[in-house]
Amino acid sequence: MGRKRIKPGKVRLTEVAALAGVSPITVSRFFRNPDTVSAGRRLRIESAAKDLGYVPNLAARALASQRTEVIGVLIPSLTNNVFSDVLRGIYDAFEGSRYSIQLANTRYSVLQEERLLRLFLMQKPAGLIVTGVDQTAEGRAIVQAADCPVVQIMELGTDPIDMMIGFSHVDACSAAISHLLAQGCRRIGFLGARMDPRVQRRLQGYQNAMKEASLFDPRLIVTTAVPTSTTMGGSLFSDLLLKAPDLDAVFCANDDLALGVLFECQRRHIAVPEQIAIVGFNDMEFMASAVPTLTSVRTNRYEMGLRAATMVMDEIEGREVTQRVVDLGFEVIERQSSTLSRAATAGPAPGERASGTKW
Amino acid sequence: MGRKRIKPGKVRLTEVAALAGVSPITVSRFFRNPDTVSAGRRLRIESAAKDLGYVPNLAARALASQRTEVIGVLIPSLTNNVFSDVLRGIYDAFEGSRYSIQLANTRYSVLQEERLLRLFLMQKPAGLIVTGVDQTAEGRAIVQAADCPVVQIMELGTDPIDMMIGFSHVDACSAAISHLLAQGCRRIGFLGARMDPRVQRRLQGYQNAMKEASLFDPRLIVTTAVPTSTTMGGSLFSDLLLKAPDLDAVFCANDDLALGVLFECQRRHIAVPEQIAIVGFNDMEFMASAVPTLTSVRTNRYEMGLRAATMVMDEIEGREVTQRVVDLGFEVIERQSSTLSRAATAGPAPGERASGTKW
DNA sequence: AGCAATATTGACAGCGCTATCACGCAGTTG
DNA sequence: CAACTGCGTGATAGCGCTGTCAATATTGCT
Repeated sequence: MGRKRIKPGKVRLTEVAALAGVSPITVSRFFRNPDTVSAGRRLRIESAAKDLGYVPNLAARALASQRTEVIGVLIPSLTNNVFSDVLRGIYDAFEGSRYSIQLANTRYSVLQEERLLRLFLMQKPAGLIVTGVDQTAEGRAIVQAADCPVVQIMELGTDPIDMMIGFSHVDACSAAISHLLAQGCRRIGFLGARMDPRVQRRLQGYQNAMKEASLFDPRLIVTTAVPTSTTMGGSLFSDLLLKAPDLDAVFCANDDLALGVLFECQRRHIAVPEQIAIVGFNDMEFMASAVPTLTSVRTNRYEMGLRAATMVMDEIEGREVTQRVVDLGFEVIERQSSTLSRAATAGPAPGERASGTKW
Repeated sequence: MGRKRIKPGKVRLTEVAALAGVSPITVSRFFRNPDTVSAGRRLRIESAAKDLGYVPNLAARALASQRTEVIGVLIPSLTNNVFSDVLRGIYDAFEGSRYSIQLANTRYSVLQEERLLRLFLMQKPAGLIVTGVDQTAEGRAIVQAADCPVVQIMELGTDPIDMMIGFSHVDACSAAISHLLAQGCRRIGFLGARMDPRVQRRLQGYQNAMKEASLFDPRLIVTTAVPTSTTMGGSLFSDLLLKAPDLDAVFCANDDLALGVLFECQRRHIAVPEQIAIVGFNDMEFMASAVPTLTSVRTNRYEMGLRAATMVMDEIEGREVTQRVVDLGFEVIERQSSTLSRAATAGPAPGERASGTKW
């Protein structure tokens, strides 16, 4: 036979219904859609629920209704501040809504991502937000099987699973390099850490821009698979100086590296931007406050999270999402670290600043 | 009568059982405890499940078993890097375990915290990790009603709900001030932003230390309710200079502020540490890389998350947790920004450095 | 071989909630 | 006055899984 009897202290919908003198289904309706219950019963149910300290059982609700109000969110890293901004947007958007967020961390691994997607599936999520466009075929299949709205964030791509919001890392980086070229820089280094797909694309943008200007030189590129950090910025920069002593600018694939480069320049008494210009990526808050202030590429991370979440909600709730692929763009914020006053007057003069070692 | 018939494509335990030629309960066991099923059936079930693409239904499992494998985690902020380190520890600890994390953000509001705890209750979490010790009475009651292991993190207190892991913010700050006093600093400022309970306690530690040294002066304290940022560090420091022009050191309630102070000093050509010593709090990665390197109070945030998570798991799984209140301590990491060479030889000399405005 | 101890397996009855359909009752409508 | 509409309500039958306990197969031991 079955299991042991119901625990006496347990408060279920039924208990509330009994106390309020209505049927359980009415109480159920009250909790999901108070308007559909008449005012009199509404009050009785409300007070009964409060008296008994009733708490709805989400598992039972999910099982009976065959759906949940869980949004799965997959990001590659918790440490990377970039994602905390995106997350803040996501959490803000769902704030006060009935949805709750299930966050998981892929650690930049597509296999891990696959595993986590499989886990999400068991929850029958109402929506999914995933990072990037580089899911495995298997991963895409799993997402598709979830049969719910999906938004890919952080990047743009030609083949969205469902919806997509991001910007072009290639173009953003090219724009930063163009800015440096316009300032008269010629020996522009590239520093990258972690080298996840997005950083790879920034590197691609760098290469495109440098090749187009006929200034490409592989010795100008220093990268590492190690995660980014300020200290790493300093080390990579030191390596770069060894490989390319005639450097006149550094593009850093993110702002932590840029800060590390700035510190290393201070340490070596290299004048910024006079001897070396610095440009970062993401425009973290501290960039505007450094001495000199640091140029960076602003990316709309908070807005990305916010809008991704809104797109998911709209889709779930049947509101038509017309713009299913959103390019949020970027902006090169020019600050002291890359602004060479002479550039404004003389304009870029090829070779002008590439005059060998300057320290 | 009931509802419409079962959708044909749906794969349940029953379908897998039928294909494998065993009873549903055996399949259930296979998924939860493969060892309890004989090898032969194990293989048959495994291949049947794979063939059908079976995905367990967590809601049904939770309902039937009356428990979940969800750990609720409540933190005040996603933006504050301090918490991302803690979170990393938590996520790492649960990595590969059967538990999943439900993260929510209280935004430094105890009412919000209460609301979120109530939401967590509906999920019947297997464990709870909450930040700080300042829950409302109502909040504590809700947590208690959850009837699961609870760990309070980030702080220590005399009245733990269940388990607790953290360190004394009062002592940590006092230690930092003592260090500055030992360096001969006398006019030590305090900069704080956000002023959440933990920052308040650091302020308390500052006051204790300064009063004990008979050096307390309210003009040395500048705080704001606004969230912390590097830029804010610069502004607060500027305010402080106006109120106390004879300043010889600044303790910053966190490292972002300290970085802002450093930049502001560079901007004003104030020598660090000769004219003004700087000490931060948390020992973020960039502190060691700044020029000069910045002194800070190291707090073991990653370990805190890791161990909090481990404590919850141990408790859930019936392993006895003997140390239910863990003091993780702290360490003042002395770096260039607060190391006055003369202090080592001459020792602290009262009034020596408090010789009025120096810039 | 005989029997107890152990390892596997299965039948049954829910877990607490909601989808579905049915129904009563006011207010309309022709 | 019958037929119709629509709201508010309720009865019923599961949603897909697992706890419980009984039944059966296997093993070890005398």
